[in-house]
Amino acid sequence: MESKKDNSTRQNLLNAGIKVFAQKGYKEATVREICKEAGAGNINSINYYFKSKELLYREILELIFSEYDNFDLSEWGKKTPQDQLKEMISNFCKMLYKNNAFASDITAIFVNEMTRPSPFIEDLVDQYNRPRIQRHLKVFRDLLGEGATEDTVRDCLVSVSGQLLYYSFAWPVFSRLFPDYSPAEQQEAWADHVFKFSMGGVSSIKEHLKKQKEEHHDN
Amino acid sequence: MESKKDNSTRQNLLNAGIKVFAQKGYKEATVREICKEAGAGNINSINYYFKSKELLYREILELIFSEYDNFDLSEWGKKTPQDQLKEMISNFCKMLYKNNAFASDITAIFVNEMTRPSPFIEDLVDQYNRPRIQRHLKVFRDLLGEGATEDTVRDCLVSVSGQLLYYSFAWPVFSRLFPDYSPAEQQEAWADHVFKFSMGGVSSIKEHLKKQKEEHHDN
DNA sequence: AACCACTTAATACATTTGTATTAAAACAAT
DNA sequence: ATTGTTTTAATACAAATGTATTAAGTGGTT
Repeated sequence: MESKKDNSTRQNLLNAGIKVFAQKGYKEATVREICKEAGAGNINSINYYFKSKELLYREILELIFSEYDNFDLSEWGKKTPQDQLKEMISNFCKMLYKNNAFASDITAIFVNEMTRPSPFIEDLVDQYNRPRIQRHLKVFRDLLGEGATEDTVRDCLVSVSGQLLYYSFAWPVFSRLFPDYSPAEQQEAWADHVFKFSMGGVSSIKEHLKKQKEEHHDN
Repeated sequence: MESKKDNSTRQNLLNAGIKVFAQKGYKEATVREICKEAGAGNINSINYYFKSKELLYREILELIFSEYDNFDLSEWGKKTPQDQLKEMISNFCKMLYKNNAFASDITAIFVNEMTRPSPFIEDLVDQYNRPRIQRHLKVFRDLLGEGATEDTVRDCLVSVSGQLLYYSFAWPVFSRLFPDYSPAEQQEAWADHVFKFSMGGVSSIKEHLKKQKEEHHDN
């Protein structure tokens, strides 16, 4: 059946941990269930390989964060802000909706950490999210032009991020309200919609800024 | 100190439950902590007044859902779609950011139910969310005009809902990335931004629909 | 004052859960 | 084949938790 001595137990525990933590959350996921899911006969496997349940979870978090958005950014600087926005949205969708599911295990764990962060996440946010946010803010700064304050730049980023994240965390309820919606088929269409909608949104904000500036100029 | 015989213990337990369930989630919230928070000396109070921890939670859910969005809609039909959108956004903000906090206890419980719904929520969604969704869909149907498919209508609603919900569930991480952001002061500004952004977004989508239709007409 | 329903208090208990311990088994190296 | 190391298995155990039980207290009614 299964070839022994391939040191797969550890990997099985990681995979099982991702699955069970995603479904149940950290607290409700039990070591017994994870071990069973991993095919490990004894409940001590986690302590043997990871010292504790907590350290297993920590390792899973690091795994997820490090693999989450490793996209090729070598051409990033050569693109126009508009294309950067398009790619940002596209990558975000690919990232969040991996495995052709809006509510993949990895996304579920992410959402858990968003709403109720574990102590481990601070470093991970600093390491992974912060640089990405800076890169994304610059896109909107460029799109909006000179007149935009940092508050406006941030608001626009939030407007786009909110759209993209919606399905990730609202999926359990949304899917009940719209049972016919099939994420796998709609993924590119959704990215396309978000891009068009957001370009219009940014343009509108830009228009208001200009109008506001003119009024201010009239005084 | 506290006037006896005002039957406040039950109410205290409800309030304490909201607080602790919001902070810890259903599973991690313990009856002992809730009782302590409520000032009830004994840990049996919950079982005495609500039969079980689960039924206390159920009652809290019903309480929250029923009080959540009881806005005056008598003038709703007389408004233009644009004003309806503005009011929808405004109400949503008031609703989500009650108590001048993006992450109020009630919102936290909502987010919990969004991401990991309890068995109770199905009825509550049917009773409260579904009618509201229908009302909101109509706003975008009217804004987009004839050419829009139901998919497009739904996408636009999601685009707006996503923006509005963002802070509710991403707050723990967002606040670390933008520590200077103060929700209480920004609430109206944020609603204003979402309205402008969304009107631009809808216009953009409408434009694309028109262009698409013309191309199709040329064939 | 006496009775009664309602509330609060204190404790007990079965179950679950993470972890520790100890033994058995499998494997590698000499 | 023997020895030593790594892995798996099987229990043990203390802590936590929801609930049940039993007793004590409180307030109102007759």
